[in-house]
Amino acid sequence: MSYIKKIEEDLIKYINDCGYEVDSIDLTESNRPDLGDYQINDAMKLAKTYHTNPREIAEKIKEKIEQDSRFTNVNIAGPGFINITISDSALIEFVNLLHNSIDNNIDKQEKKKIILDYGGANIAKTLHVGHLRPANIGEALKRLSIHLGHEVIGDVHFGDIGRQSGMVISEIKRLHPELKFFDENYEGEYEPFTITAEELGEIYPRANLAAQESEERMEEVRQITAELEEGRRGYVALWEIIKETSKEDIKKIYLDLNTTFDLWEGETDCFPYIPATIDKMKKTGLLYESEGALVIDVNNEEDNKPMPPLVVIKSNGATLYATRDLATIYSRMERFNPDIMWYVTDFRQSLYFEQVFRASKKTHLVNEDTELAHFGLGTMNGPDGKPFKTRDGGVMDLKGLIEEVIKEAESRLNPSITDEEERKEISKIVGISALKYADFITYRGTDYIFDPKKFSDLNGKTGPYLLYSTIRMKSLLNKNDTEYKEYSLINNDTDKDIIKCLLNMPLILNKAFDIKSLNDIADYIYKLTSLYNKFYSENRVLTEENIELKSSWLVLTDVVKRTNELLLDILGIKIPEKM
RNA sequence: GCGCUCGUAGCUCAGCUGGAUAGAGUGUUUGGCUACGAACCAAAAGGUCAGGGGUUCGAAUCCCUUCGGGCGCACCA
Repeated sequence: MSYIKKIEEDLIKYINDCGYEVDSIDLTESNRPDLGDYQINDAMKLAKTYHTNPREIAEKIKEKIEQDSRFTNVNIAGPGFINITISDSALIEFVNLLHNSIDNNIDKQEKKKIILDYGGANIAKTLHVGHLRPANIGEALKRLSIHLGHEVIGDVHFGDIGRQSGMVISEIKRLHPELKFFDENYEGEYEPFTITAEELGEIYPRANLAAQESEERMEEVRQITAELEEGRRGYVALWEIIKETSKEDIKKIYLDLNTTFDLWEGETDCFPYIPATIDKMKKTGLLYESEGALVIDVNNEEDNKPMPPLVVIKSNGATLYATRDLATIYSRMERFNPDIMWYVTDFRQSLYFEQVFRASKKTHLVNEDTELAHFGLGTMNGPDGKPFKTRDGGVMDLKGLIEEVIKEAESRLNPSITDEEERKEISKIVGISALKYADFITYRGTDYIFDPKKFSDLNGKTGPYLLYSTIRMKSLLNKNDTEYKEYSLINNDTDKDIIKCLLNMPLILNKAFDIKSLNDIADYIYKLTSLYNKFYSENRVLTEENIELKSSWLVLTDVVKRTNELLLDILGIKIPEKM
């Protein structure tokens, strides 16, 4: 158990000892640092339930707390705020605990098996800047959950079927009408055909534009899409080639972003499970025909908003998005039997997911207690404040953005790094850190304006700032030749602020996990790092003559460094050796 | 029409399960390298928390309302 958690539990005990029933405590960092490190706000709340004077309650609690040597200067202010200060000896004990193991600052949770769906890439289209969020946030959520003790299976869940496929095939048919893939009567082997990712990137936008402008072309696309799904030989063969090319390209970008998946599956991988899924759903008797389609009602009595029925099978007998998501849920239960399934996608899909989740529960595709949840992401808006289109050609693709920020990072690299390969590798890590951190710093659900300049910024509250500072800590420790085993001396307020900041880490991690957003962690690591940088500019560690002080400073540096390494790892941000 | 969501410093955003004096970065102005790595540190200026009303010891936070953005509402994904 973390040090702060232990403090919380003991404080709850003290309050209970005073005769007030509480099972949690409202302990927060003080808004009035002049009065204490933390404030306890419960006296005012208890006053309401017990109809007593809050200051009287606070007084009783204060007497209890004062007897604990970890706290000093316990005082009551205003209507009944209890302010407490952590004693120096407690802070020293805490630092040594961390020096022993950083894991002492993480509260493990009861282990759950979680399937996390956070890819959303489509085979037919190149990744654009809108794909950054689900990749970054999903990956970090996975890492955070694992650190907190859970088992997580990440699934990219490619879009690899549907109208987009027809679009691409129709365009290739125009570019290379001579190919045998388009000859319905051809029965031989298909000649090898290759297409680059770059070419592929231009094909979809062009086809889409043409189909928007011409109904004739759109009809052709529908036709091709239908024939592809029915298994027309030439189309399937061509589509397989496109899929492989595109998949490899997408994998490479995800890898650059330090985003990895345990399952590299697509929508088509659930096809074998569709009949069984529909069968199971039908057995509940809840599916019925409406306007030719097979649908299910998902509204509840207590709903105050309209919840339209969910179409499970189209009126022409074909499958659609929902069919494939339901079958995927079914297959995941069959194959992995998870406790939880989480989806990280644009929040505009939240109504849809609610429908799918209810349908899954009602038809027993999942267990009664299986947790299904969708965590919506805010929309990425253009400079005009409106969501930018993903279907016209004008959206900045992700690869371009990554290249731009890497170039910027390269230009700032230490000139003493001369090896070309090394420079390339480092600037990639630094550039990506800027992109990822800029993405984390805003709350998950907030709509935000995408500004390439902000995402490639390298100064101030950015990824590179964190990397630079952490490398500087490492560098200091590497140059040191004094042994440091114990933290024993708090020099001044800056040292103390760092320790108090470290103390709060478990609360930050738990909150991030609860709300499924990384912005608190991103903010916290900046706060810790900038406190350390202040310390760094105020003191000269390596030339300090007081050995006790010097080794205490070294321990503190080491503990902050390891905390940064841990938190950056959770965020999926790599740290180079130098930059 | 029904439902959801947002409006906080010049800009981009935190803070929202009610807590004391609303924060950060950036931009602007200014100071700090013969230095453990200056992608750094320090300081100043910058606010009617969209407007109005209510709830209470206490409201940026909860409720109502007006104005202004954005999103969703069965065979797209």
